[in-house]
Amino acid sequence: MLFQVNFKSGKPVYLQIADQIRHAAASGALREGESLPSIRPLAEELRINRNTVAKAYAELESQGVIETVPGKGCFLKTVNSPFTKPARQKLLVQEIDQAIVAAHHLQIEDADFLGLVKDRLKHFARKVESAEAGKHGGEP
Amino acid sequence: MLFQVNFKSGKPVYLQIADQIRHAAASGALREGESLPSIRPLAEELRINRNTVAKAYAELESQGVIETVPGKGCFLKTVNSPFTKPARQKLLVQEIDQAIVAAHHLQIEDADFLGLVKDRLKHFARKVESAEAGKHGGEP
Amino acid sequence: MLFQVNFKSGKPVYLQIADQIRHAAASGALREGESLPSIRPLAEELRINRNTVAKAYAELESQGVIETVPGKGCFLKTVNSPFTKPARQKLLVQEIDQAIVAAHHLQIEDADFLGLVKDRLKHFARKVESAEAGKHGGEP
Amino acid sequence: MLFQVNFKSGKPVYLQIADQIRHAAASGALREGESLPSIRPLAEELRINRNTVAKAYAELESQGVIETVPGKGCFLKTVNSPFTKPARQKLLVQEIDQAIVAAHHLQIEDADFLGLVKDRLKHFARKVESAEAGKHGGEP
DNA sequence: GTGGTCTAGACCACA
DNA sequence: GTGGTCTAGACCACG
Repeated sequence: MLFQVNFKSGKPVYLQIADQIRHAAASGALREGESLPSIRPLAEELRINRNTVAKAYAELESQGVIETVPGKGCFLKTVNSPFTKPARQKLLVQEIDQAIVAAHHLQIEDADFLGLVKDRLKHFARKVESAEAGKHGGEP
Repeated sequence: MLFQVNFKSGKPVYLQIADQIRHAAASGALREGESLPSIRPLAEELRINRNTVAKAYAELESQGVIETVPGKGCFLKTVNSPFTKPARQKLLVQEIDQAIVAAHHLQIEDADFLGLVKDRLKHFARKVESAEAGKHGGEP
Repeated sequence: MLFQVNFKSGKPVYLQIADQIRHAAASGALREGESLPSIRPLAEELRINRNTVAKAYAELESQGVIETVPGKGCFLKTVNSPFTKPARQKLLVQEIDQAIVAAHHLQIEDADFLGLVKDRLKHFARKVESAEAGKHGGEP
Repeated sequence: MLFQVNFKSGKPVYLQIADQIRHAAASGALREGESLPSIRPLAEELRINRNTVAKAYAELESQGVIETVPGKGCFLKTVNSPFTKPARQKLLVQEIDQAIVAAHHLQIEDADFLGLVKDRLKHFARKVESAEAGKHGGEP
């Protein structure tokens, strides 16, 4: 896992970390049941306070993404959203709208936008695939 | 101009607005000398406090992006360092990736995701269309 | 309202404040709907950080004792516990047990203990009564 | 000795235990030279970590209240500054008031409250009685 | 060693 | 002016 925080973005550091972990989970870089970096070492590596990392992990735990065991560590849970499908779609629409609005502001045509979306979906699919291959080939 | 704020992103609302205007200016969606939405209506549309919009405009004015003429409104001053097309795509890819990661954690398949994206594109196209109609027929 | 915190007691300061407010509400010193001291002035008076007072108030709000209105202030709610009677008795038993254990350790006989309890109940009843009298006599 | 810890009080558990032993020593419930409960059984009874009990004993030893004889156990060293009866009552009144305030917020009437107190006194009396019986008959 | 809590300072949103 | 959030340092409970 490689992490990177941007102090000038205005986005809270703890959310940047949480997003990167979500990203790693979605791209297969982090697999179900695998343990996350411990709070203290990660904080030192990123030159931030322990509590900031702890808050990122707390956020993820409250959302059911990870599980934390005091005295043991934090682990990626198997994804299993507690929401109904319509509720999940509604949440996703917010994210999609944000991207579409950005596209308008950046003067990118709908067709180009759709092309980019498809590109990125393929990009993620390839990453997950290669992570799976690494899993089967690397652990025995 | 289409605006959108996300209260859960952790990024201060006034910065979200300022960024959207900066992006629009740097990609040509807003032209030099063009007028920005007035503070009060924009605040009402976005359901936020007028002071927050005013703060976004103050931020942009202090950076020389816009000019405020008391009693007249706010106008785009200079189109500063327009983004190249690759630069704009890179910014957009960040937003798209965020939506894709969210889709993974919400357990929404790629096909469903693409369907939602197309739906929302149509939704916004209609919105822009009716705004244009209102502009030509109703406001002069 | 008079507040007092003890830094050497080992008990978190924010809990000391919350307890004192609960105490004031139970003894009639603070009446339903009445506003609590604002966070910042109270923090200055007690020479502690704003957040410590804010946490005490947050604790009370989460327990339904007070109501906080951003930008306006914090107000005492009408007591109306959300728990069932058996659940409330169970919670109270914990407090009672703590007092009884202390009595054992302090070598105070059961009879003396019961006498003290009755004394304190009367003491509170008198305080509530005089607060009520002040309410009817002092506001018109 | 009867022990009780309250995880929600905010007061560190090791201090709660140390205080209870100090109170018992200062009021005569524990006599000079008498042995304290062993660390491991006490930790099991209270469902806490052995280190936490050890820390309470270490605190008391550093203050000269008890003496630890490795392999033998812990013993009360000196009865330090015994409390007068009024002082003991004052300490107890704090605990009783806390229970009364809780009763108010839990909307439990004075009569019900007194009933609960009598119930709990009987409960503890039975507990102490059976402990005494066990001591004489089962432990030597 | 692990994660969790309490106190604090600085900044944000809002009336 | 009001309350709320993010980051941080020090201490606690536990394996």
